[in-house]
Amino acid sequence: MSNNILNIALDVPLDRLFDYLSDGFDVQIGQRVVVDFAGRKLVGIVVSKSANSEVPADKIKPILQALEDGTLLDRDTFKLIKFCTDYYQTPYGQALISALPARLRQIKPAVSRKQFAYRLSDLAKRLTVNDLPERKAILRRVFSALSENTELSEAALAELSSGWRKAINELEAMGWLNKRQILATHKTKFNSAESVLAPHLNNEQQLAIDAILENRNSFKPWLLHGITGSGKTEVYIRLLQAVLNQSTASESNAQALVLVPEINLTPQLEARFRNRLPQYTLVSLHSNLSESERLQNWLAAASGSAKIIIGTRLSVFTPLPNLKLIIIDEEHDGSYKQQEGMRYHARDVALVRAQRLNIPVVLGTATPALESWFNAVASFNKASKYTLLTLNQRAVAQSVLPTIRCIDISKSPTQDGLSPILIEAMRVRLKRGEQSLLFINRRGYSPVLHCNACHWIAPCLRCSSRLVVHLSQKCLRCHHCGHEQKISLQCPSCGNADLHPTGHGTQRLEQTLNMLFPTASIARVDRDSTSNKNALTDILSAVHNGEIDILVGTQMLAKGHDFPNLTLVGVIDTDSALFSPDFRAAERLFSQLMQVAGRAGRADKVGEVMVQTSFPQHALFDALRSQNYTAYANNLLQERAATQFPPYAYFALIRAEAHSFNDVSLF
DNA sequence: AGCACGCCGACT
DNA sequence: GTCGGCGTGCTC
Repeated sequence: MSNNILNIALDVPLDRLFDYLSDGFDVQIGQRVVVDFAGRKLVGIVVSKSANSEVPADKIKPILQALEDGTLLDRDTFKLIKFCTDYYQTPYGQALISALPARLRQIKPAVSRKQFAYRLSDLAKRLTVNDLPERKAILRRVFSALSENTELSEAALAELSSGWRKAINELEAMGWLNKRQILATHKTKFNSAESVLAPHLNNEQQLAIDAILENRNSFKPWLLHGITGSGKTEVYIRLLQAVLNQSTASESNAQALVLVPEINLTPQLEARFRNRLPQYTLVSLHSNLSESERLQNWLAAASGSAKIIIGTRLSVFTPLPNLKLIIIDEEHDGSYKQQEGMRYHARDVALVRAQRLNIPVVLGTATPALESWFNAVASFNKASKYTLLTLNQRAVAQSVLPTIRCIDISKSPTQDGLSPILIEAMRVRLKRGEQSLLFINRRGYSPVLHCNACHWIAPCLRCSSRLVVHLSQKCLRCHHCGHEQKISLQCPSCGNADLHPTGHGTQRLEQTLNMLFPTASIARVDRDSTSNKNALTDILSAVHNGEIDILVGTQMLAKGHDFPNLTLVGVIDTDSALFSPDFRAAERLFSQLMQVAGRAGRADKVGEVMVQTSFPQHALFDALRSQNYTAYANNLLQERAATQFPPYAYFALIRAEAHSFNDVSLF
């Protein structure tokens, strides 16, 4: 026995591996083990084996237990995480363990629930459904489904009837079934009326697909810039189809990873992919799954049996033995950034992963992150790293772009944040039986102190930022330099005593609306009202069924939901984002507004978008009115170049955390 | 991060 | 005499 030293990764904040003796256990690389670590039992991953150790022999303990027998993590995953821990400066063991589903971080064998797939036995193939008793409807339904398909999984059977198991037991008892154990996967519950028919592709879509598929066997990042409704998802579907359907035997097991933002539209995408690509096992990995669902889906992905993996940022680390394509939907979305622990950006990790595997990676969005735009547009970046593909035509019907206008709220007084023009527009929709959506910026909760009379905004006296109102502590604070002062009672510029923090919560707005439109049915969508698992889905289906007249909500509503009867979108408070200390706030606001604008009038009705602002002449709104991302992005990039902000410079945030302020200030 | 070890003050 | 406060240091 030469390699009986195991180099083990543990969930401790120490950036090194720990050596243990295999002690007679037949342990594989990538396997989970249990060890004694300074008096406590921990789960570890065997990263490598060696013949000897630098640690004195008397300090090396034997492992206590080896869990499972199959290899869990592969060398590619080790290397990817190693790269990330170096790049993002975080302990290796912690990063590796936190990439596992929670069930695998615990000291017990991962129980993968046994599931079977059934097919008719030769005996049963001689029978027809008419040989079964007429009264037993479920039995007959299950039987005919089995005879129409070569094999059905438990999940597929469950869709036929809730009494499927009784029927299966009955058929099995007759000796009419053969079964085979399969890896269980879990489906997200979502019913979609989506067609299974492939729509006709327009020229731009076809060009994009052809370009990517021509380079399907090499690392190439593609920036797929497509306006709302231009059919990006259809491009994804065709790419998945082509890549998963490799003709050569060695590649017939190809897998594809689809990254999605951390919002509740995963089910829609999942349903759409399932309808169009039913022949490929699909699993999703997101926070709404239970721990056991997450484990099953992760195992199906890691074993190679799942072909399409839809997941949020953490899933970029899922071991995928045959990965051939990565798609990142809504590439610009902020939720790809992990903000604690290892502070990775899933888009960037995906690019590294694709590069190492020499496979294509597609970044899809209507409003690229400025960094991505910079990387794709040669005029900014001579050696452009990404290839730009543009979809300018709307693939969905002959729908017209909504009209976008700004309402200058510095000229007309508002009623609890609502301008008379917007209120009147909502009244008109109510009369016509159409729906309205009021969109609130989440950041509206950190408002600035603003004078409606003269446009004065409380500035920071120490730096060039704006002060943020903290009503709870009755003070103004600068999030940029830390400066703090009392709330002024009078406008120092014009003497107006009517100063207001601009920014209105969803609840307050809902109350105001109830007062203005007592007969309308109003629904609120924010983190509070959707904390229940199915709350959002329930509200959205109520909107679809026309039970809701006015919908009030935050970001959550910006994406992916198409309401054909929705013809008015009102945006309440944008101005705090225009003067945010965060240099990316304007960019984020623009892409959010572009997205909400896409919610208005998708079907045969022309939509109207009204944006309330005190600064209608701001360049952002010019670009928004013409729905011209390119112009705005180029504009912003010039600004970033002039001020030497990213992507023209690198920023590092240094943060010191401690229990007492003294320790921090010593830094 | 945990957790043991260790060295001083207030209790049955 | 012991219980327990949390400062220091180590973990294969």
